[in-house]
Amino acid sequence: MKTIGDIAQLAGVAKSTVSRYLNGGSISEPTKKKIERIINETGYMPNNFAQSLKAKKPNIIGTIVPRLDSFAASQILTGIDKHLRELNYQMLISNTSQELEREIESVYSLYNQKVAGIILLATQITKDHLKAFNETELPVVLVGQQHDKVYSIIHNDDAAAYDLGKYVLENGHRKIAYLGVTEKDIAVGVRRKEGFNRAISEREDCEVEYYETSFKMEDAIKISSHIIETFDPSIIVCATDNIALGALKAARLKGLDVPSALSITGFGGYEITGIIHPGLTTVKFHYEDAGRLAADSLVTLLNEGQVPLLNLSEYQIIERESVDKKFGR
Amino acid sequence: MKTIGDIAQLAGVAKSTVSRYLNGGSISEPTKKKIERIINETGYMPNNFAQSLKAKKPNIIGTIVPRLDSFAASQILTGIDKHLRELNYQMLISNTSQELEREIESVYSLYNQKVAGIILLATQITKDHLKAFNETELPVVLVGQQHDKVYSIIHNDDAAAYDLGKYVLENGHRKIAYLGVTEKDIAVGVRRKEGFNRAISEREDCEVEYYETSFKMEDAIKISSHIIETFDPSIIVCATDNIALGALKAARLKGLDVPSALSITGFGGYEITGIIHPGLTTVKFHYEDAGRLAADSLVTLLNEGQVPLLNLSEYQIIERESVDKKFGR
DNA sequence: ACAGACGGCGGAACCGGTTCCATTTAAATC
DNA sequence: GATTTAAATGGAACCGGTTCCGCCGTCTGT
Repeated sequence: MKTIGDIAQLAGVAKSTVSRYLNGGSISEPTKKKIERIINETGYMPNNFAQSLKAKKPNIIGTIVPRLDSFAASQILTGIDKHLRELNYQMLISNTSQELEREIESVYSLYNQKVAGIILLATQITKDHLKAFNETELPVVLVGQQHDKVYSIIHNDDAAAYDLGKYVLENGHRKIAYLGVTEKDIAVGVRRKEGFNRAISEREDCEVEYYETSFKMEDAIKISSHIIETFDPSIIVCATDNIALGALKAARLKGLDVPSALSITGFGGYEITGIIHPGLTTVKFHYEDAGRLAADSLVTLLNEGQVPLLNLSEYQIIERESVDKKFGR
Repeated sequence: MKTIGDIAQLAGVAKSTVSRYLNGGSISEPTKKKIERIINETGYMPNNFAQSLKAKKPNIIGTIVPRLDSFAASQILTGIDKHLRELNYQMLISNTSQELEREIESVYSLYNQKVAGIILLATQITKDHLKAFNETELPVVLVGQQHDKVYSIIHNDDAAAYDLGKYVLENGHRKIAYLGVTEKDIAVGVRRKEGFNRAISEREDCEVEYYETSFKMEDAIKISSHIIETFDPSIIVCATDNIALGALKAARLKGLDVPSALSITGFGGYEITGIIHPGLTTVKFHYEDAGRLAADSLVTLLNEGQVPLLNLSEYQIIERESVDKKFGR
């Protein structure tokens, strides 16, 4: 591949002139034309490493993701990637397979790769995380979790869960099972539960039981079956769409019709929830936008711009068929 | 941040000596100790750009992927990433949003990032692809598509489709709609269709119609509705699980029971196909293994090992409820 | 007509490493 | 003790860009 020197030689100018052409300095029209022609002919591309060496401004952004095979993660990644590309950055993905220590490792390893900054699709933020951020002095943007010391983009879990809770109540449900996840996950495990609970607390006449499961569909199926057997609610409110899908399966295995015998709701807005039957009533988060926002925030940070510590990404309740309207009858 | 020169100065040696210490040349015990101490004290880390500028041994593997938000892609990526990590490589993902030119761009851009090699989750291979591979002289491994000049890992589409065809016939289906995709996609568009057709050709008494759609569920819904109205087959064989999901939806919209009124099969083995009702009979490809294999092949290639030009990844037919057993009755 | 200003350009230093080559130093051989 | 030989180290070139500096020529103002 050609270097800037080759181009300069072919154009009969100094390499500084070519560099100036590339970066927009003052150049006469004929020289500009000449260089332009040569560059087009040769398909020259500047060597990124040489550029970054002097400029000290790496253009790679590291993204740490707990898993690649999740709808939410891939949507967020897509958003990050698209926007980063527009801003002339590259995305380096590091997958941690949901192992927390690997997140820390990854921070250091990305630091080593000389990334300009890090976007972390976080699950929890520990002291070790903060230590890594401090030691590497890398700008960090969190997605999906909030921390008062780190820039964060979060889905508005609390408000969404509150709205969903209201919706459930409005439709006449009074015996409710909430199927959540570990409280270690602040956003999904705590915020959603709390938001939902806030809505419920505004009424006196309803009975709620809280359960906990993992993010896996299989586990959700088991626990849902158990809930149906022992508590027999009129609705199961699930903390994620995958869990809701599991609950749906459990209902079917038990021979319960959804929504007439049992209602179910999810969280996430995965495409599949609109395809299955019955369509799942869920909260749609704008994951791709969140990713976009994260990319934008990080780049702004890199250019010493101002960014709010916390950014909320939008949501909307998608009403489909999985919730029985007891008052509509 | 300290440079190698600073370290050299602090240790009272030349920077070449420090470089040698770092990369394992011959160094006396006392100097080694001295440098080691300084490096530990300062927490020195070599500048990756400067290294890659002159050097030779990048440890980043570029992966080009048409989209991140697909089950297959994320599984393959997971496989690649896991294995690469074991081999001490990093994965740099480049997303092309299904734009073909971007694949070419990405090859050059990855070359520019000085990746050691490229894994391409291919859709089609054009002359421009080959040109880019040649010009950059980067080792390339294809996943999902085959080419006689490039190392490839393919899912055994042909055999899988053949087996599935046999299965469909064995269950008594004789009026069959095959819902495929563009033939530009050799693996999914051509191989699957051909394999299926081979099975069908072994019988004289069946009626088959071939249709084409995109990879999107919405499109599949529309076309499936059309197929039902105009052709009214006993089964729709779909080239991907997403298409099958669309067909399922169409059947439901038309009020057709699956499988008694209409059978449906897919390709892929997405987890969701086992959760929905009725469970989708499909062909499960071992995507993660394929990714693993791709990573392994590329690294072997980098170390000048021998790798077969073509590797087949495994599959299995998953029998669920979406196919009516006409002979079982 | 001449001094000063300015646009366009080439030369060279520099970024932070690696590596080749020459030289010093120490160890080994006779 | 002198000579051979290998190990250890320093010096300098180099990778491919960017950027500072200064020279040259033309244009402008008086």
